[in-house]
Amino acid sequence: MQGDHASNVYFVKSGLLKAYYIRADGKEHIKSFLAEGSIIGSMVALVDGDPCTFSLVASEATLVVALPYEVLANAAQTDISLANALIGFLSVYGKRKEQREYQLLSLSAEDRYELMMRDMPEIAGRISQADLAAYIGITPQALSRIKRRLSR
Amino acid sequence: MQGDHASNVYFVKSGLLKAYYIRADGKEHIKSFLAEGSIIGSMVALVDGDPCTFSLVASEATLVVALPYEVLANAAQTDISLANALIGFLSVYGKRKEQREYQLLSLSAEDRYELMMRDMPEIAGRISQADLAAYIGITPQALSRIKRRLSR
DNA sequence: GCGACAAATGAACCTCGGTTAATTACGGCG
DNA sequence: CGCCGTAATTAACCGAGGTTCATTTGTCGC
Repeated sequence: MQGDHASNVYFVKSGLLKAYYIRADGKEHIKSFLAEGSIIGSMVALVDGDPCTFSLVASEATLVVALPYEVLANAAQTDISLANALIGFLSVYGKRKEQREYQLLSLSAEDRYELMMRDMPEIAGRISQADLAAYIGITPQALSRIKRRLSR
Repeated sequence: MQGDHASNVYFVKSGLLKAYYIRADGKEHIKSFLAEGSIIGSMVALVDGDPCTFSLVASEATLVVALPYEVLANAAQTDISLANALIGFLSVYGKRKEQREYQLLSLSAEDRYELMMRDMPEIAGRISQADLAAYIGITPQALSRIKRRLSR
């Protein structure tokens, strides 16, 4: 949960997680969806021990493996291959966030919707319109409007 | 430059860089400002060898040290302390991007302006309104309106 | 002090997405 | 089959920010 001093890294074995923020006004925005094979942990919480800025919830029955980041980080101090695996993970994470920043800064909601349907149709099909909208950064109503605009 | 297969990491010794995208329609959006002590490199370009998605330009006379990422990555394969330094850098990078994602998803332009003036006033004072607006994700006119709104 | 150019502001109009509220599918389930 | 709760759609209105263009304010060189 948002606010926790959680410090675990989670490996998603099966199912689907969503990572989301709750804003002061109660609105929910979705950071990302984590399907089978994904790894998730809060950089903010892990790096500085700050309270985590987002929450995780399962959208489907989900099996995860939790590993304290501390264990990982400590082991990486002495194990070179683990350290490099961690570098690989962090690089991919950085790349994903870099792309998302680009999308949020430069694309309209409509563009982001089309991109989502193109790049991750499998996940798009597994979630509700409301979640899809919250991921794109708009309301379900606005998403419905966009779908109508595109269909004709 | 955007589109390059650049693969350097840059250390900013002095001055100020801006990292920005040029969109298809010619608009410019600013990813980040890099002041003294910053490190910058494109995750996308570094990880997969994809063309870089943004450009770098100096806003002030700037001195940088460029290091091919490949050299860094290769050295990290055998040098545990370097690997851990890299892990530290990537973690901080991920954390910054995580925060930016949050801001772009959850805050209004006005909120983002106030946050910028609070969190990085030093940089805000060194750049033009146009660049400040491009960083926040709005036009200079909209920024001017926001400033007026806030001043009364 | 003055001209020239860029930066910043301002005004008028438009569009997209938010807000509120009503309406229409779409399942389970008795 | 009909009932009920949830998800999705639609409509009407509003406001923030974009667009275009004009005006003002700085700033620099002379």
